[in-house]
Amino acid sequence: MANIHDVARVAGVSISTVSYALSGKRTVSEDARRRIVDAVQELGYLPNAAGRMLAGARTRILALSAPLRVDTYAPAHMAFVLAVATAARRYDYDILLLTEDEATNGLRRVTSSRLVDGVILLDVSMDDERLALVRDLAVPSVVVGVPGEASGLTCVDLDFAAAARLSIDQLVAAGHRSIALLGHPQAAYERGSNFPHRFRNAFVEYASERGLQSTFAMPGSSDADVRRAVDEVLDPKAGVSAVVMHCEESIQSRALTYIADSGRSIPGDLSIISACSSFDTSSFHPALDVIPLVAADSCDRAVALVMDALDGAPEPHVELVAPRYISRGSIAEPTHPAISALN
Amino acid sequence: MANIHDVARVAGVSISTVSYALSGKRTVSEDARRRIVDAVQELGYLPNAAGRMLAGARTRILALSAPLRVDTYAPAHMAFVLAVATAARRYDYDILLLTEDEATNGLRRVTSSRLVDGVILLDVSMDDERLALVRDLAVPSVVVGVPGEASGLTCVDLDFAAAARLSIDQLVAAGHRSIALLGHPQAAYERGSNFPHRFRNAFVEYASERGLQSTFAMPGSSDADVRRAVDEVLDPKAGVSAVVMHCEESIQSRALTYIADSGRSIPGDLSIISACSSFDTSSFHPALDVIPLVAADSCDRAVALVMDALDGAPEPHVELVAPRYISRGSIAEPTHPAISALN
DNA sequence: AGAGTTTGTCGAAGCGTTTCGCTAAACGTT
DNA sequence: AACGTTTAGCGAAACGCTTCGACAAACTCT
Repeated sequence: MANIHDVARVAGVSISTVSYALSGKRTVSEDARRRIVDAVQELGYLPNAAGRMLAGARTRILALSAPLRVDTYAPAHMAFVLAVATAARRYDYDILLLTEDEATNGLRRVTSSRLVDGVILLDVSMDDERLALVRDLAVPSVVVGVPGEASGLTCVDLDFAAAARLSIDQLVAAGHRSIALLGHPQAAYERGSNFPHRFRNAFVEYASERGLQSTFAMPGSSDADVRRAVDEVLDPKAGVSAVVMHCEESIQSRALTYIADSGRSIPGDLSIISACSSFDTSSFHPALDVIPLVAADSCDRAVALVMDALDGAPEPHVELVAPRYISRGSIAEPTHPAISALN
Repeated sequence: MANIHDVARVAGVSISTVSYALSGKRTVSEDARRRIVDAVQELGYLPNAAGRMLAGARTRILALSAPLRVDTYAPAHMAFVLAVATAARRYDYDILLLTEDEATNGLRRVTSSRLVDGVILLDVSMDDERLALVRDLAVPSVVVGVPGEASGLTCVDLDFAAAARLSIDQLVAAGHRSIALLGHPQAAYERGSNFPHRFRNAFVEYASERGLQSTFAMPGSSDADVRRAVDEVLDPKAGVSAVVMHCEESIQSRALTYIADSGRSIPGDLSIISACSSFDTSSFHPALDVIPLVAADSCDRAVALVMDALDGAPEPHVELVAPRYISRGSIAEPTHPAISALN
């Protein structure tokens, strides 16, 4: 394997000139530069990673802490891992994947041994064991998601509260006065991440602020559970004319099937919005209006923030990504104005 | 951050003694060893990764090439990534995750720059662009899965053909004479990996070898498609009394629901085996007999083979993991001996 | 007691880069 | 012509570790 000395010899210059020619950190005559580039080409030279790490201060590697919990929803998780890797490559960075149960140890190891320049944390729960460590880590770190206590951390996430308000605004604009939220299973609210809370709380609050009737249900994940939750939410007495679904794909899919089976048409009889969904809602029948949860949005920012922190140390802060609304025709004016809406 | 010089100073020895004490490659007096260990503890010393890489020949990093295709089944994919990472950690190795579209470039980059000691390839298709590169790579590489042409490669995979035969043996032992295979969607056979072929071909061949009647269907993934395929396979004229399912979770789940809805009991009216499934079939209703596809089995071996190759260069070869059968009561004797079975 | 062996330790070279400081040549100014 | 300035290039140090060879000191033999 060719090294920088070989390149220097072939090009007839010193190794420092090679280094400067390749990094561009000092000017090199056009003539020398060409000979160096040719030599690199000819020898198939690629700088030795360890040498660079040791001499330069950078390793060009980012640690990605992505522990797998029992209740991890694989497709979404994978989308985020992929998005981080893709974003990192744009800065010529590679990703070291940490999945160990004891994520803390892995983080300590790779940061203390200076294997990585920075750290990105995925899938943080409300009180994550990794956070204490990350708060006083020597290297920059960014959390994708917002934990219960975010002080001293840099976090990036979709603005779930704004997404809740956006979904309500859309329904209000269409004339709905009584709406429902079909949320995650109860377990998701009790432990795990806090985005279910952020969405639900903003939903309930903003609905009342805008003078709407709102109901909320947490379905289990079995088919029967989902049906029960849909029935609960669509109880005729409440006169609900629109449902916002903030839950996993399988639940949304089951709910849609049940709603179709029970003879209600969308958006004729019922308007539906799929909120903060990381999966493709355009292949549902019918396709659903959606406020997408785009992994790349958060992950691009997270990687960018680590890069910023590598030169200059910005203050820890929370950065929320604005939600956007994609219309696919699953909401319409309510046809049967509900009784409650007349109050 | 403390380095080896600091440790040497605190312990009152030279840096080479520290190195030998920590690596154990030369004997060090018990007295010195204790002082060194204490110093390491006190300073929180962890060897600098770049220094080790440069001096030693090892980087202690493995590249994991896990490109995401459109049709990748996320849960299984994630299980394999996790299994490789976990296996690598047992050898004190970390995983560099390569997901780029052009996986070849990533592999070339990390191997030529000596960032990684070895490579593991996941999810190889029949004619994978990565294989050509991997065949003459400077570092050891192991493929999880078996591509169309495996010469010059080291591959590890579940023995799908043996799994097909094992499922047939189980059914024959229970008295079945006419069986069906519910396979993957047609697209999976036309492109992508070749394990669907290996399973199907062995199934058909071995069924005829044992004198059985066998049918085969490739359902689409929609609910209607699955029902159609189940109907096709359970056509009364064929008298099928047992079904082996070698397909994704969603298809198996849909098939089970449909079979239950159409009033057939398992295993009373129909015996079922779930073959080479990476998901949990014990939470199905009813729980299914399964020949599990255990990610850890293949990945442990794959990592072990890379480690072996790092000292001494073993011949490229294909290593198949023997399938095992887990009984959960979803097969029984056929109650209504089929007409075709009397032929 | 002297020769040979083992044990514990150390200094120094080397891994492949980056980067600092220096120099010499070429250039522009007065 | 004498002076600064820029440009292009080089040598050497530094990064933090591993490992080779050397060498005393402590043992083991006869």
